[in-house]
Amino acid sequence: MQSNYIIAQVIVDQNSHQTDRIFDYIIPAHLQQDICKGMRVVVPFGKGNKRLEAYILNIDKKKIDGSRYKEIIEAIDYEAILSEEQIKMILWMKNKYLCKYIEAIHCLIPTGIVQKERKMINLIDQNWRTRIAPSQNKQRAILEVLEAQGGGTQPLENLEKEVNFKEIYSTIKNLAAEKIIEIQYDLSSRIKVKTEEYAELKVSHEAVEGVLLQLKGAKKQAEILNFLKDMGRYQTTAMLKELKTTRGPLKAVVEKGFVELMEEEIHRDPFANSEVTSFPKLNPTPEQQQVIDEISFALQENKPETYLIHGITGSGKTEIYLRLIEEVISQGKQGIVLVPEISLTPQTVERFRGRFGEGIALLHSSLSEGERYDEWRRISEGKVNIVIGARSAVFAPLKNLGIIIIDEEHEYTYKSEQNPKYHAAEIAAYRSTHEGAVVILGSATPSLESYYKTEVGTVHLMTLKKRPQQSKLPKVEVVDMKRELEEGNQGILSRRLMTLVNENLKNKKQTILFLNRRGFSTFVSCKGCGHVVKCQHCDISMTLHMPQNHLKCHYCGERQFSPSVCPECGSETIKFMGAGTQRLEKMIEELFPTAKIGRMDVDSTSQKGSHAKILGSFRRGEIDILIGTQMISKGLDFPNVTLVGIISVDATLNLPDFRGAEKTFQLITQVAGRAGRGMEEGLVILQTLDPNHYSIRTASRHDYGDFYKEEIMIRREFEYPPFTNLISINFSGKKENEVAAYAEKMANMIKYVLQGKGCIKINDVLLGPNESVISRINQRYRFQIILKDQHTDFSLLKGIAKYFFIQHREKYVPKSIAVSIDTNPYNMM
DNA sequence: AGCACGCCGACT
DNA sequence: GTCGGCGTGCTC
Repeated sequence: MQSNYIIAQVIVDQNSHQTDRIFDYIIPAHLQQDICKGMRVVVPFGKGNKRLEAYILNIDKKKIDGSRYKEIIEAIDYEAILSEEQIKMILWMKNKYLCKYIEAIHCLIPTGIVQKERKMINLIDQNWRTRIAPSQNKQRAILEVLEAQGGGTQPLENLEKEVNFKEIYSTIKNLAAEKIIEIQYDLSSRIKVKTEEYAELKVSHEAVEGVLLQLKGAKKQAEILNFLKDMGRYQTTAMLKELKTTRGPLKAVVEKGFVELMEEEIHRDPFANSEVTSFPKLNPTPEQQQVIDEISFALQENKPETYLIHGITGSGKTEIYLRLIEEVISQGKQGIVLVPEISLTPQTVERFRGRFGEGIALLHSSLSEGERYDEWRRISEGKVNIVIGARSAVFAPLKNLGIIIIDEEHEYTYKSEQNPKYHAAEIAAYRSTHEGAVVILGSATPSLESYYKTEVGTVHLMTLKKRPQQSKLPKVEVVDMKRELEEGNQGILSRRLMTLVNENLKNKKQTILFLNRRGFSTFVSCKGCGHVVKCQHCDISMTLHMPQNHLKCHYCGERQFSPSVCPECGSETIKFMGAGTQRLEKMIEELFPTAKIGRMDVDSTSQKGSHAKILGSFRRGEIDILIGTQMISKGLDFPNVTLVGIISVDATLNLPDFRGAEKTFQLITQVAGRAGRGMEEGLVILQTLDPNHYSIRTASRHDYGDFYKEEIMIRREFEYPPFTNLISINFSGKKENEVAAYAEKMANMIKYVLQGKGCIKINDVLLGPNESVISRINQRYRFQIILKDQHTDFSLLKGIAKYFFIQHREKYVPKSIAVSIDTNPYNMM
């Protein structure tokens, strides 16, 4: 029976491939007033009519057979939370990134506003014992649990935990049919404050010895007490992992009263308690003023232009951003400022807060769901004019967007590693053209892609060549470590660097030492048989971590005690090779016993507030030498730092990735830029095994132009981005042979299609399949195919990937294999 | 995802 | 015979 209905076309909030399509629901007459396009609604879904949240993408009148459709249950919102423009963007994203609808939607709307269905069970017939046959064991068990818990309404999960069988679902349903129990649905908000559990020692340090004697043989309990004595308050799960134990021993020491556990709200917000210091307005230099004027003009004209501000480190890009934001606000518009990672760029964020105070929303990774939602609401209700945040802030729902600023544009953190694998600059460009906003890309070392765009004219280039306040760029000295070795120095510090560090200590100046490897040694190998200790889940060599004497896998986090004999041949010639920040720290301690040393890497900053703590004491001069990884390369501005030592960049340089040289150049420039920020000229010592490499030579001269010329030539030669677009298709699975065979099969199928489309030089277009650079992660073997759009059309390649792995996934992708597609990947590994 | 259906082996 | 385990398929 066909008749006319009002139909809502919705996307259900269920992240799976099978449900990644539009579903039609009838809007019942009584809801037609309340429901419009862009709203969220509750719909019954699937056989069990599970209640799901759904997003309405379209509303239509249709002639359909009403009996084959379900009705919308209720509206969640009072008005649309997705604008017409945003719905278009979701469709665009799905096609561009080959992601699911719901994944695109969740970029725009924070999750977890309404709880997914929760079944609540209510016992209504107290006299059930007379009605249930004695043989119905399951039914009885469930009812007994309900009764034991004092009647009332119980969530289904509680019952599942209490009874010792699965499949309680049908039993529940039967009981409900008998009207002995009642099933209710709870859709209440589940926004909770995120908490973490901490353990704290309850006895004094002196008393610990006595307590340990009292514990006698309880080894694990003693370990816990010692650990807490050394480390202070500690997050329990992290501690238990560290000590390789479980809750048992912990519970024992808690019951004996030696340790206390406490729940604490996760609130790593680095700005929650910091007072806002107003930052003096600097007078722009003529160079800066010119940039400000030109961009202000575009802002007034509402032109969707993109500017690349290429300014050497310390050239005052932040001041330009501040002025442009002022301009935008004075026009009644709003702005987004993206930074690579909020906790690593506190100084930039503070300057914005100092200038604009309360009208700012901060979006960062450690907000709880609730806090994120609150900020999101504030933004969408127009209560803020400026949003500062990392990558995802580019989606901030500002209604009158005037400008999007992407600071440190070249940073890899702007590319999402999860679906949808977008780059913040791509989203910014899209919003720019659709909302009439100006995009500003800022960097001392622009990405090749962006700089190339200024050459072909789609992006305007603005160059800042001077540092204001007379400070000069630091001098960079390259030290050839091969020669150092030939001359008998086997250490990781060159003689030159040692001398300079010593001098700096005498002169009460501060030093930064940069090493891109954390841990103690970078790999463990046996001199006898050459065996290298690798993680048992991943194809990654394990890194030694002290003082726990653990080997750690930096990919999956697996730990084991470091072996004293070779696990392969049993000889005792096991060696710890390569140096990480921990070993560097130890060496520096030995070389300069009077120096105060700080270390900053993922391991030393895992506890909350430790970032700010280390940087604070460095600023106050309580640390002479700061050792760190990538983390110290960004945005730090300490005037008393005159020496920067770059221990090695060879690992980055030799990355199996066409961006290796670019990443190296960026790294050197960013790290070197930490020196000589004050009045005195800075000096950078750059140690390398390959001093003649062009990215080392050009970086040491601060010559981006020459680096660019050299690198762009190579990219053109080998047809790499920006001259081509890449799609990387990654396959993974538990069985190596199966994944390899599947990758081979799919490569052949793609080749066949390419051939059919008249594609020439197919072996240049499809690379692989190859084992991924990291061939195994978490017990899954990985293979890769790369598609490159030379001699062919990018949309054809995307179309092929979409056909096999998205649209006809069921047919072409077996359940045992996971496929992940990345268009224009940043990381080739 | 998560539920229902359906097929097959173990047990009253 | 029947219960319950898991493989397969569908969700407006």
